[in-house]
Amino acid sequence: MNISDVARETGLPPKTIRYYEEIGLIRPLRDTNGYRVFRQSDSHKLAFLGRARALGFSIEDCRKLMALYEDQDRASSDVKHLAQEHLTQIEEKIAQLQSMQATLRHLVRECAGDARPDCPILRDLAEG
Amino acid sequence: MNISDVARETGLPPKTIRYYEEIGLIRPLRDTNGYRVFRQSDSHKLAFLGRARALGFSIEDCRKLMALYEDQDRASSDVKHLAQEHLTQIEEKIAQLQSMQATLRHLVRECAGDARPDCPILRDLAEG
DNA sequence: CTTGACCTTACAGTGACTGGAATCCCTATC
DNA sequence: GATAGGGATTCCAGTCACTGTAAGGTCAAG
Repeated sequence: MNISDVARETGLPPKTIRYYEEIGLIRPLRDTNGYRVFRQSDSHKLAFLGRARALGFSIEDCRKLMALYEDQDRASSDVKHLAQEHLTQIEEKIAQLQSMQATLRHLVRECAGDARPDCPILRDLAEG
Repeated sequence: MNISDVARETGLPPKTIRYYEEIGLIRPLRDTNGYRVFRQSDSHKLAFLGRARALGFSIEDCRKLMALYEDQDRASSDVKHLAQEHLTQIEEKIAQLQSMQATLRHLVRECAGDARPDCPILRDLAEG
């Protein structure tokens, strides 16, 4: 498979696939012309990475998850621990965004949004 | 005021304050020794920026908000429009994170988290 | 006169790509 | 055989909003 084939298969852009090779997440073979040659196992790994990224795992977490995936002797506790930590971070991020959302919603509701200069949003930013 | 004074006043790190000058958000004066000299108005602007950033506005949005703040003839509709767009983006981000959260919660709950290698988290990542 | 706290600039690094330029390869057609 | 196209390659720069570090200048106290 060439890069565009595996890009179609995995839904990842060719640029991203090249980047993943550059940082050592995958190691596709090379044809005599220098083209990357992707085995089914490479495509499989890329799909794995794509799903992990879609769940918000960092690249370094993805690297660890891949290593665990390939380690037949892993303990599921290691995987769970990683996922739990990530989940906690997501929940913190949600809480933070919800706090912004609440403030913004309130301010937007208060603002007349007409041609006059008076604005509670700017007042809030100016005075805290 | 020197940079550390205004840093204390605004809660922004000196590094960030220098950066904000570099990108033209503030224009403090300079003493003969080259030190930045912050007027009360600079400190006020920085506090404004800090609050806008805390609400998640991008630097470019902050620049626009500052310009609107300083424009006596602004229309509050312009401010409201900016805030509304930002709010929408925050809500999209929250929805995206909540979707990740739901999946991760489910997977974490399913995973035994013991010494055995069997793991629904990895299975999900591998098979989709 | 030295110490130590403060200030300055300039440059590199972060995360995870993304865009663009220059060049090479392969296949098909004229 | 020349050429046109679509795809592949590498390398470099840019994104966003800082943050870290190094090398040096300034100031007040002792």
